[in-house]
Amino acid sequence: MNVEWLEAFLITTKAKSLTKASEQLHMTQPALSKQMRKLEEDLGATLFIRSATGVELTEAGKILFEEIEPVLRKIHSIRKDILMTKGITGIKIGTWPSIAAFYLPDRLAAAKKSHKDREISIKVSYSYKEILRFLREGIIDVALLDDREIQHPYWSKQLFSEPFYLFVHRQHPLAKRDHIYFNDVKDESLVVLPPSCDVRILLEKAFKIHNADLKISSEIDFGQSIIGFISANLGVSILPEIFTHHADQSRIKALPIVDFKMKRVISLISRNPDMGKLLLSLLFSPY
Amino acid sequence: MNVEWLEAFLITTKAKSLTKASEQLHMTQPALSKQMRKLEEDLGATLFIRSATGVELTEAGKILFEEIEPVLRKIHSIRKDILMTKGITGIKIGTWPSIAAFYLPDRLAAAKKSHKDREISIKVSYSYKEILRFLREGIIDVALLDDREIQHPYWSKQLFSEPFYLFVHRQHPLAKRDHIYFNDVKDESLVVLPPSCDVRILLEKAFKIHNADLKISSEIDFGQSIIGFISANLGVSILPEIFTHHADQSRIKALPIVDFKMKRVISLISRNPDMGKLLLSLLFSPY
DNA sequence: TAAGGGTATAACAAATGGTTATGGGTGATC
DNA sequence: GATCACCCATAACCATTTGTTATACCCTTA
Repeated sequence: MNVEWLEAFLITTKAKSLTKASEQLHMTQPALSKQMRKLEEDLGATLFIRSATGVELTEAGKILFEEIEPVLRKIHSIRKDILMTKGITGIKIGTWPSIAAFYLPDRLAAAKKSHKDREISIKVSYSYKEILRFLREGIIDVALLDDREIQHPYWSKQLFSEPFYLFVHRQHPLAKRDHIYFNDVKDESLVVLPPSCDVRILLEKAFKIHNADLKISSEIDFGQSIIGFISANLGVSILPEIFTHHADQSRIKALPIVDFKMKRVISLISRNPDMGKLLLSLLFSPY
Repeated sequence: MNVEWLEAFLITTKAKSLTKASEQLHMTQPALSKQMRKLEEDLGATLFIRSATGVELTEAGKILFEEIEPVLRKIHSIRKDILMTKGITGIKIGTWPSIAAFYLPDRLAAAKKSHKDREISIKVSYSYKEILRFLREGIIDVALLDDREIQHPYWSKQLFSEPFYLFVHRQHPLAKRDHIYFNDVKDESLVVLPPSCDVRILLEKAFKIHNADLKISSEIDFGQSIIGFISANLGVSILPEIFTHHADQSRIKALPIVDFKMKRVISLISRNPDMGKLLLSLLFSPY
């Protein structure tokens, strides 16, 4: 029996769907389907009732669901304790501004509670290349970025992926809608981040895929300011989901673009695999 | 991370040796070596200090050793609870006399404590073929025997393997030794079990491998009587280890035959895999 | 110095775990 | 009531993993 199967089982049960769970787990639906069959085979019992609308638990599945979470939690804490013996301290993280400003602080706050001792510092840069150089030169120990298109020799693990939204002021005509299609925005002029920025690069790639031209109304240095720009009704923008959590809901609306398949993927990249695993444990584990 | 790796880690730690543990686990030493490396890689820490005399735990290994057993116990109990939902009752076991007399009673007693409800009955026969026929015809649900040389379509899992010993009366000349070699006994006349019996068959095979002739002094129907025979100083015999636990230590001595490689292997064979797994859980699990 | 017990490594076969492509239900929508 | 969107299963395929046997090398001991 594989511990990953059990983790996947928990996710699947909560999502009530193999397809949705497989996205959360960064794998395809058939792969997850196979894993759950393996788990059922291993336990000698059917865990899910599968239907065209999703999956629900059998009696056996309910037993597993109720009992397994503390087990996984315990395994996780053992993992952490073992990594702690390595005496790793003073981890230096390099990442993009949006991650540093919107994502890391909460994680750090949660981890600090249990591990005051271990100081973590953050170095911020817009550009891939610079962050990777920092990593290579030992200025940082780990990087958080989208490394799908980058060749590198380091240990790496996907953390999450986020869809893009159209950010508009509440008074903008599109703000009445609750979702939009790419056609609704492809001819709008957008406020964008600098050319070296990951979000900008992904946006340009997405427009190319959709055979559209990215029209730029203004270019702004940092994510936080772009939000200020939109909330002053000076333009609209397409940004990753994380920006929604830090935008003023009363003035800004974020609209899902249903047929916009491009996602931003954030991975943890570490020169030293042990340090990567420790950080994963301390900051990014769901347990 | 694989749950089997963790179980193997426990066994290895207790055995202080990959080689010895690999025997207990019914696998080869390189296979176990690989598993332990995988576990170390997964955890990001070295667990064992390997030397020419065996293995011992590192600090990280000690943490794992101290913490993991209850986790495995819990997983095991969940497994059992899940199998119990299938409402399997009245399991009928078929096996050889020695297993039925010396091995099963203890196991059943231990299991009965927690599971009074589930009655288990036992059918005994000397011969493979008859036991397999019982299985085929549904007279029994599971069989306990050595199925290494048998082709069958059923679910099967090795339970244990036992070496053979020379059983002699305390007054026998060899009783002064604490171990012997095959050469010391190959010309002795032995008391043996009937020709259809598994122990007899293995014994004949072993003598053939060692290029010796099996000389028979008498043939006796059942294991328990053979022990009585020896304790009356009426002969010597070669029998599997389990007979030592039920022989009168003050009158009988069991001598390891160091260069006698033949072993008796007992597997659990079940028509219905779920029932096999349940029985494994209830009766034969180390947890 | 040779033997015996211990682990590691190489080479290979079988099983596993992932991918894409595709098919068949089911429920919502026009 | 046809069609679309969504969900799960399966097939075919490839890469990785996990087992096997054979062998090497190290250390302890006789």
